[in-house]
Amino acid sequence: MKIATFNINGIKARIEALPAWLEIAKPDVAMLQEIKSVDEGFPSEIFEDMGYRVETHGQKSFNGVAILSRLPLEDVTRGLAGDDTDEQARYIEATVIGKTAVRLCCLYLPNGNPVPGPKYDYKLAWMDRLHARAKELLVQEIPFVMAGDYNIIEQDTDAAKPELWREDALALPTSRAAYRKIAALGLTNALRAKHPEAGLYSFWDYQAGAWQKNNGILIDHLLLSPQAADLLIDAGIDKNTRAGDKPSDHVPVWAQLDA
DNA sequence: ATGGTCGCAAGGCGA
Repeated sequence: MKIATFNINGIKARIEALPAWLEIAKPDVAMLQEIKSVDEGFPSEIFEDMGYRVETHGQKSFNGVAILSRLPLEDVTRGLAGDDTDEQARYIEATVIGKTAVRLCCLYLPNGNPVPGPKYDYKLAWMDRLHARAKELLVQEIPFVMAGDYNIIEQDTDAAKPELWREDALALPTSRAAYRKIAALGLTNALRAKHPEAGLYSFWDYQAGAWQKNNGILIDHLLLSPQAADLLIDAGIDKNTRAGDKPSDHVPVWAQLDA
């Protein structure tokens, strides 16, 4: 089972590039972030015609997540528990039925800038809620994959120019500590497990020629429960999608599981 | 330090 995460930065703008990538990469599951669309506005038919089931959790203009799957999906839940007043569409879960059932958690973690301020407070509170959800799932001792745009530069080697991010919500020590608290529950980063080398990135800003200069950062991850990590076969980044026509500023990251 | 580029949606916010 090949599972990918991809921040597409707007489904309307990616109406050609997303199907093109699916045709080439052929993931069984694609967890999408920043669809920037309400559920009714998501062009599900395009993907259903390609053999994918489509589950969205959208909102107008901003945020929004979705799961595309060529395998059956069950028990879809929308939103991250822990704050009934949170109206931002950043989280969706579903169970994919392959050889083995795998719980999928698709997340778009808040950016958090500017710091300090309410947006940064929201980011840290959201991470506390994600930590609580990870703990709940770990108790179940099932294969699960928590994947998406974490908006965290975990370590300096995950940025081409770490000095530019020192005061940023993506790289502050408090941000990194909150991320590591989640990972330290016992989750395995699929890409790092298979590609420990530095200099792999998943995002290049549209501005200032970041792509041409390879001024990137690694912020998109698939974190695996112990039961999922036992099934890990391979992982990678589809870097070349950034060089295509009308690309997202993120590229897909994927993991192959024996599931 | 500033401005640089996109997406959504139709002006300004978010990244």
